[in-house]
Amino acid sequence: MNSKNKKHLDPVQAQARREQVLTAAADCFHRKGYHGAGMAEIARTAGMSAGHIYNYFDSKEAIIESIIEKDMEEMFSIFQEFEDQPGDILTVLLDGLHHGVQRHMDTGACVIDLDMMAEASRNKKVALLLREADTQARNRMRDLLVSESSLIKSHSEQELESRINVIFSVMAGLLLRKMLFPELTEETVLIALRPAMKTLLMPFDKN
Amino acid sequence: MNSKNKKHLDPVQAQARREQVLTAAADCFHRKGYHGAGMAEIARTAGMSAGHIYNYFDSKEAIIESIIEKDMEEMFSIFQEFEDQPGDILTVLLDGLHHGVQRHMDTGACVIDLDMMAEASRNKKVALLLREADTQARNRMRDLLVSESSLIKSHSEQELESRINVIFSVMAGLLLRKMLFPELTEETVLIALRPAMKTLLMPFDKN
Amino acid sequence: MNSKNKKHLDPVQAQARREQVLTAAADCFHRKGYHGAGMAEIARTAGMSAGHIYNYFDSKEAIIESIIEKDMEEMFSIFQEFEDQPGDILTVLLDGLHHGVQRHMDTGACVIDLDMMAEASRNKKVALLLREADTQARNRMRDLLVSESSLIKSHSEQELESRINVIFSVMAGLLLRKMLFPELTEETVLIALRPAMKTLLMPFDKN
Amino acid sequence: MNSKNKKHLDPVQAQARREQVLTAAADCFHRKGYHGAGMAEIARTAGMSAGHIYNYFDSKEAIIESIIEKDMEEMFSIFQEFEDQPGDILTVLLDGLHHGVQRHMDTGACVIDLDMMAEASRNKKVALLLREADTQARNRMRDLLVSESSLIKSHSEQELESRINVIFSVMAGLLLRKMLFPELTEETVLIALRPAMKTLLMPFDKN
DNA sequence: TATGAATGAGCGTTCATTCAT
DNA sequence: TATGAATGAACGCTCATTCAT
Repeated sequence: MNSKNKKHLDPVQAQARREQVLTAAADCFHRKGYHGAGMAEIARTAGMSAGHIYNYFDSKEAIIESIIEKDMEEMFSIFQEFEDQPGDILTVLLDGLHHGVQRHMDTGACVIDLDMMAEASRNKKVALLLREADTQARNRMRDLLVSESSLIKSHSEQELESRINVIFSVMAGLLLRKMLFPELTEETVLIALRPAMKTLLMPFDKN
Repeated sequence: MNSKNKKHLDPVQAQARREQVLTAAADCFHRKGYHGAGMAEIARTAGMSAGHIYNYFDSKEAIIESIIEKDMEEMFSIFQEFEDQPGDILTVLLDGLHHGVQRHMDTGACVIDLDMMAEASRNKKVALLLREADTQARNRMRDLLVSESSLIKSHSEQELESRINVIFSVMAGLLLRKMLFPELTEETVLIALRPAMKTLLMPFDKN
Repeated sequence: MNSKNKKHLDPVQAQARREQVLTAAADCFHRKGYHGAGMAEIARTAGMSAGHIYNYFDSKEAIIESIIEKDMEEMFSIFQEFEDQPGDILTVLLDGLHHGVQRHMDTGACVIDLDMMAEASRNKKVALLLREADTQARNRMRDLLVSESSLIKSHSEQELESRINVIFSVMAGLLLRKMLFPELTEETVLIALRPAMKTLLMPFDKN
Repeated sequence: MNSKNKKHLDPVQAQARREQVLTAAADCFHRKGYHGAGMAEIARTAGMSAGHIYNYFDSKEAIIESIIEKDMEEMFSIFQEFEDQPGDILTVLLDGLHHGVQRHMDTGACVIDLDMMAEASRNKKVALLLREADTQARNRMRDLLVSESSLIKSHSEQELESRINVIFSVMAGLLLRKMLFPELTEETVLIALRPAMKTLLMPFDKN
């Protein structure tokens, strides 16, 4: 039986405990990395015994999977916001750009970070989850880009794919830079990012 | 005493041994990642005993530090290429873009890969090395951008900083995407990357 | 304080609860062995919480001790059957042999199985219980062998002791063989066992 | 790679270490049972660190397998002795009976004991090994019983099978009795065992 | 009486590191 | 210089047992 579905007498408290663990784990993973953080430390951080964690998660792996899933949900809500905005996509996305930058440059909150990517290169399940999450995110983005109010909805599939990948690349890359240079500010980045993003959301020049 | 400075009877052979280890370790880290590769395997690959490695390196960590250090030295040659090209910088950089993309999307060749970045986020020495290398690379880039033949040489320092950071972000981000989606091709990426890069290398529109 | 003697408000219900646990535990031990069966599973089988079991038993070990204790009481009824039979002992025992074989080769029914014997070899209390039970069984057997209708009643104590031990050995040994070779049938065994048993119940030849 | 075949610089010393571990493990298993004995205790008993054991054995399971294999070899040599004896089988086996009894009643040496049988009921590999060992032993015994100098070589396969199983049962059963009653002596047992065994090695009476 | 949440010691195993030779 | 035998701390995980309610 999956621990996640294990019946607890008080589901509210159980959910709270789960969150405790996830928060603690995210914190530890961030500080020490997935391999560097031990269950003992996660337990200590979560304020419970190591053994008890296994009443809520089947394994350490299940914890990271949960973290990724949670992040996925969060990401969807961001796209939802974009979709709910009135006005043309270009404007909406450029206006919302600073949110995305904020998110990708908040090393604390963005837990699907380097370590998980690194883990993905070794752990098929984690890789699958990340790929799924990314694929869904790209689909959302594609929907936005081909929506009625988009300026580029008529272009080829391959070009669309390319735009999305480049957009995602630059955002993911920001995480790396922020990690290496914490002094880098959102404002600084936006100066050049906004024009570049505009280019990525508009028809390309012929020349 | 630091092993690196440990006195060896034959300094030439000692250096050769060190190289052996670094080459073997880089190979192993590539195939298995930093945590996945054991000292035993590195030793086997290097053709010496595990214990003997400790005559040349203080620890496994010292090895990865050395690898990164060595890699940094190589990196500058890339910018040299650009500098040697005739013509205006915009053209040169756009023409050379596919080389950069190639380099960042060749999972195999990019030794400073995920695991090392991840390691950097918690190893002071590695972080310092990467920051230094990155800073030097940014300086080279800055020199290119403000050179005689550049279209944007007259702009503000902060804007310049931003452009460079975004350029570096998107390139680094490509590595992450390629890792998660090996099926992503250089050609696909270039479709949107080229226009975006052009924007980043030209004066921005006023609006 | 010993849980067994712990005061319960309703001694009748307490006894019922104890039986519940013993039945459940015996079932679990059967299916999974002493080490293989966890308190959680026993509790689930008994229809109560794991913690509650400790209101009736001090430990898991105390449970197996109780099971064995209970089993011992049952065992005597077997010999009673023999004693109630008319006719000479040799005939009675040989006629009843297949019952004994059945019992020892029915892996399911024999609750005092391997795990418990194994447990006995390191648990003083269990060892004592098994020794007591075995001694009583041997005494019953001795009574049968020296009874009026026995053919060997006049022989030396040591010889009697030896006969009984060999008889008990072969019966116990059957359990081991059946465990390792479930395909072994009662009929096959009886072919050679009957003549051997006859020898053990009759005066020995001089040569 | 199987640890057993791992190359060690000094094979003599390596073999000695292996023996150390096997001896220590047999001792611990005997005192605490397979599950009760931890690697730490085995290591302490063997006079080496827990980790080092894994240079000689792949796992705890591999240790018990080795013990069983070693016991198998020992057993074969016993049969070999019987085969090498001149004279008719009945005499040889009866003369050698006390050796077998000794072996089965030496609780220390006979490590394929209760715990392994118990383990076999859960661990397929152990079960397979024990079954194999037993099958080979039975085949040896069968060869002896149908050999030229045997008194029963002409009897049916099923009867032969039965004889062997009963012989093996009584021997295995002795182990259980000795475990429960260490005061039981070989001499006492032999009084009744010898006639019974004689019966099992001769043609049965018609009645 | 009864629960199940919570504990913590212990499990088998790995591996960077040390050391006798 | 070079070996690989040996160490030991740490790992993820289990489970009998305790305890607040």
